[in-house]
Amino acid sequence: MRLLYVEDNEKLAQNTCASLLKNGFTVDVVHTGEDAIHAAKSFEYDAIILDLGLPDVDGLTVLKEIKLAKPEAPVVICTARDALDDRLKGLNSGSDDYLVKPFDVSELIARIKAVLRRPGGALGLVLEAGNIHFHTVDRSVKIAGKSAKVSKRELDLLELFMRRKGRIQSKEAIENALYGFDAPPTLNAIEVATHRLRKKLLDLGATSKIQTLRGIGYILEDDGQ
Amino acid sequence: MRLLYVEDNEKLAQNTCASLLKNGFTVDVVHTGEDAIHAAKSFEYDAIILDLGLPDVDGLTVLKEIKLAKPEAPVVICTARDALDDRLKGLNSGSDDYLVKPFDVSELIARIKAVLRRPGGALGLVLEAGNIHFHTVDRSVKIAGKSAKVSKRELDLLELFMRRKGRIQSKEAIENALYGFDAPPTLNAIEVATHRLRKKLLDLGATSKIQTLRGIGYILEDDGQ
DNA sequence: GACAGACTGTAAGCATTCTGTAAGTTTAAT
DNA sequence: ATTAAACTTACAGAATGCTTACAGTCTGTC
Repeated sequence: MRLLYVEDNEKLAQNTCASLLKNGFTVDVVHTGEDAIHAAKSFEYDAIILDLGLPDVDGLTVLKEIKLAKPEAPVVICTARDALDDRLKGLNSGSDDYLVKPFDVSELIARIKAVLRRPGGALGLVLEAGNIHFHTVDRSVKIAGKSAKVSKRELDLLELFMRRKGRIQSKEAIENALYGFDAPPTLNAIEVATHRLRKKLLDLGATSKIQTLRGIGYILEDDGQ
Repeated sequence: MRLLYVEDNEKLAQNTCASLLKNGFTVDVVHTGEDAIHAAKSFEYDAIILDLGLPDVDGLTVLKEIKLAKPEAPVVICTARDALDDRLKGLNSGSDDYLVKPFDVSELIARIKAVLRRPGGALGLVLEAGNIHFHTVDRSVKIAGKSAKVSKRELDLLELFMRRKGRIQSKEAIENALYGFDAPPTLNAIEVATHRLRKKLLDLGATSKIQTLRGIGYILEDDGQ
């Protein structure tokens, strides 16, 4: 996991960098906006940490240039509180998250990881049940290695089952999880939804099945057991 | 792909060299600064790996000479952490990347490849999906071996899809990636853009398709997947 | 400058896909 | 056998995406 760290304060840069390295990141540090832009254009980074208080160029200009060069790389901004303008707060500046100085390194690391986990990010969590794989990052599903086309409702339901694999879900619990408080459907809607999901799983050759426990609820059983 | 490897420690040189050879590089090894400068002047190298801890001449002087002789050859520096001075970190020394000793050979190889991939470098990064080839160096596209004329917006979109091939892209993510901070278009603009890109891909006989996941986003599927 | 041509976003209507409802059928437990 | 629960199917309204036409912008050329 390779990061670009843009920070003009050397002391701070060194300390933070050491922590990042310890946490398994590969880090390139640059101290000026110009170097930052150059580096962003030249290498592939999984995320970029940008301190806005740079000596040579305006921070937001650097941000813009970086986003132009690497639209997909998430950027975490660091800035002093009084420089925190509204565009930044709204995250309308093109950055993906921001951090107010002074901050704790653990906080920075948490933010980076969060950003990397976001849809399209480099870090991902994969739920598994038999030969069904659910990628939480982009919410894509693969069954027996082939990507499966699944509708939104089915996806929600599948995610629920996979997150609670091997545990019983009452229909009420499902209703609660899938539907807001405002739009309570008939319980039959859930029966229909599971029916559709089951059919899809079956058609695509999934080895894990959703079992019915009459009067109690449903359960997704892991392949083996 | 021919490399010049400057390293005075013979043991290390031999080991690293073996790995480089195994990875398909052609490698010339020299052990002194003088030999390095001589070699750099005499032959064409795609990249140069330079250990700064040389016995005869100061490493940065060697670097300077090499850059004078071959300004276009990318140089990757290896150095001990405590010798890592700031010029180096800022990549202002004329080197293109640096590596802190001790390093893993795989890391070195990754850096070399990255450096070679840079604009003007010997290696182009080519994204591939089915019979679609996207050359990141000049952002040109070939489909089924024939170069395709693609407009800027289509190019941006295609690059995004290819960089995240097989991953779902929500329209919001696409909007974020393609449009600046200032000009937020209707989401329909993205629908239209994908429509145009799809049509072009279809007309040109691309084997990879952009699939719609209703309510979720789009995904570029790899040909065979 | 002026013009032609390509490019891109907007808007509107059409087409498709989803999804909950309802009604009838099947299943399982007592 | 009876009954409650769950399954299945068809259907219609809703949501979403596709497509087309159009207009404004930009580009390069004469």
